[in-house]
Amino acid sequence: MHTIRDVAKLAGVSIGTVSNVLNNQAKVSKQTAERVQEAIKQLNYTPNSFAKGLKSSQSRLIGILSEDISSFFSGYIIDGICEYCDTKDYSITLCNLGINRKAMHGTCFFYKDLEESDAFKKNVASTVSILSASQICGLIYIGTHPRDVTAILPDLDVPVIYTHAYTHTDTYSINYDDYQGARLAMDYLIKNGNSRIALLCGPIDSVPAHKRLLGYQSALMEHQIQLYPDYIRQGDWHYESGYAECAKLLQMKKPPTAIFSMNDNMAYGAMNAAQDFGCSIPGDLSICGFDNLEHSAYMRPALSTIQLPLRKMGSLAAETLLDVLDGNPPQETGLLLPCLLKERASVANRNFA
Amino acid sequence: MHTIRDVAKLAGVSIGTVSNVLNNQAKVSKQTAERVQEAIKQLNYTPNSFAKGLKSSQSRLIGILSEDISSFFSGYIIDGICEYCDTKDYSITLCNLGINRKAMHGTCFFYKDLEESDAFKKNVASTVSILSASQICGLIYIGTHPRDVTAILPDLDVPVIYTHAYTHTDTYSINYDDYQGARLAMDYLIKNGNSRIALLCGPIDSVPAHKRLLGYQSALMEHQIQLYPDYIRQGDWHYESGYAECAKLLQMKKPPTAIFSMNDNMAYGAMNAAQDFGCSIPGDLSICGFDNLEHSAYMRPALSTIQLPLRKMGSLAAETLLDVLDGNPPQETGLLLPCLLKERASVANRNFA
DNA sequence: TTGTAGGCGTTATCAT
DNA sequence: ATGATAACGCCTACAA
Repeated sequence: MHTIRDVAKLAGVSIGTVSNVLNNQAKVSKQTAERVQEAIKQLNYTPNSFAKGLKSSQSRLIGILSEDISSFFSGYIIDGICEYCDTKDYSITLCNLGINRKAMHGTCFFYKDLEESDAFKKNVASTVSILSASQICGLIYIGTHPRDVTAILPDLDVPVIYTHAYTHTDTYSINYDDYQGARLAMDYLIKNGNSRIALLCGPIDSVPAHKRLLGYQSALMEHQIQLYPDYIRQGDWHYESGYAECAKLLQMKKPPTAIFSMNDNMAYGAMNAAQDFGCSIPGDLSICGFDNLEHSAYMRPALSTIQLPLRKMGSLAAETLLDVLDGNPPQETGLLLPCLLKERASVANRNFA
Repeated sequence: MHTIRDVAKLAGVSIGTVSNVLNNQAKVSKQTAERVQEAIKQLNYTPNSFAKGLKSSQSRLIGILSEDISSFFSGYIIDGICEYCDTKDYSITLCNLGINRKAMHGTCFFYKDLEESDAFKKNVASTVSILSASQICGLIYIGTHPRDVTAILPDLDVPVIYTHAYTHTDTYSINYDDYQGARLAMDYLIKNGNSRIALLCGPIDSVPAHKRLLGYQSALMEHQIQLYPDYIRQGDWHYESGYAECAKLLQMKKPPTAIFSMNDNMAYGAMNAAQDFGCSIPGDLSICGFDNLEHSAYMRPALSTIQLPLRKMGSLAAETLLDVLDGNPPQETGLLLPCLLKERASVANRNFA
């Protein structure tokens, strides 16, 4: 590896001059600059980022702490972060908590036990200390599933942006708008002539489930549709619960004509239950999901669902962080991005039936 | 941020002693060590990695260059890398080429056009220079899809390990064993009483498709089953081609009793085609896929398929890299990890039919 | 316009 | 066992 000194010697100038062409190219003559550039190229010289960072105490490095990088959501969010950081010449360092690997092999969306375990706390602490030892100038925390992660992180002396995760303190967080997404799904179902709409709910004590439930209720209310409590079925985000709850729904005296499932996994379960009960989709029953997993387009019928702005969440998290770093902290701390409706084939128009 | 000097002052010792406590704890008395530890804790001191790196010219930082972090495969591989690096106190810095984002929005598995474009080359070059400017001591390249990526990377002065990607030069690469995986699927299908086995093939000029085809052929040969060329259908890895080719298969005079699909996506297409043609799975037709995408367990019927050792590939890539760095380069350069058979419901036993 | 010197926080080599 | 000091490669004044 060559140093700035080697370049200076080869170009026949002093190191100060080399440094000047490298940075503020103003006060150096064109000819010397060219000679220096030539030498740089010849030696294939790249500045040593340690020395640079040590001197400037500016790393242009942002840390990502992902609860689980193998989750569907993380990849897109990180892609968005990278996309933005590329344009601003920042790099990324990644740490992965591997929650799903460590918790019950990915079968659990609730991490309370895990979070309270000593092993987990130690893991977070050591991960954070790795991150801060590498002189990151900011951190983006990516949750596996939007939930309250207040106090999961120790105090850091760099700004933190949460995405796909909430805190109840006054920190920056970027999420999609659960309420708006739920409204999108419900309005769509109602517009297509459904009034008996069941809800496949996530655990009611989870923040996103709660917000989506609000969307469900307000949509009904606004369209003056009565709410049947029995139509609200509580699942646990998993396929199996979607199957089981849909089965119960279909056996009711007055089964619903449509189901809004709070995630695609449960919607898959519901679709299979419908099939097993001889109920055709969307003829007898319309279903709308939430998440737009990759597979949803290939379901039979293709699943109408709500698409999440994951990549945008990532790039906005990065943008927010860099704005904070630049001393232009945005006003809004809890940003909610709109979801998109993906209309496919699992919802029929019953208006003329 | 505190420095080693602050700690020394607080503990009433010299910086050399603090450094000794931090590193080779041997030649320092227990009492002073304790005092120093105390001071470290009190100041919440963490060593500055720039200064450390500058001095030692050892970053303990490995770079990951992922072709597309939002792909299903990348997440698991990176998880594996992190898992191993955690145990060895190495950190990770991540760069993402975002191939799918930049290419045709994720709809294309063939990147030749993209790879040959100037924009892409510039992108790779700048990404690599970012990575090497951050003083990584090694690089792991993660492909989106196993293929030959020789010469995609410029010359680097650190070792590179390829995973989920091949080169035809003498570099380290970690992949799963396409041949063995295909044999696993075929032996399973044959063991269950099938002799008329069709193949949903990927593009024949792709390395994994070629190897899996070899597995198909050798399995037939070993069991003295005649190969019908018409049973070998070429798709393009996508759902739609699986659907189309399966439809053709079902319309043949002598349709197959089983299909081995070279990936799950095409298998999904085949399953839906079978359904549309009134052909029941696995009663009339058995299907075995390849990849074990998350959704495959939820298909109706649940798809039997080949599971990829992605996480293991990641951890082994990291292990290999660190071994090379430690001066213990493994003999084997092209490592192939075995796949696993996931037996589910899409394959029936026809032996007693 | 160009060169020189001091210091960023560590570690390692000497003395003590 | 502990302390002083000289690098590591770069940047930034300031001097020439």
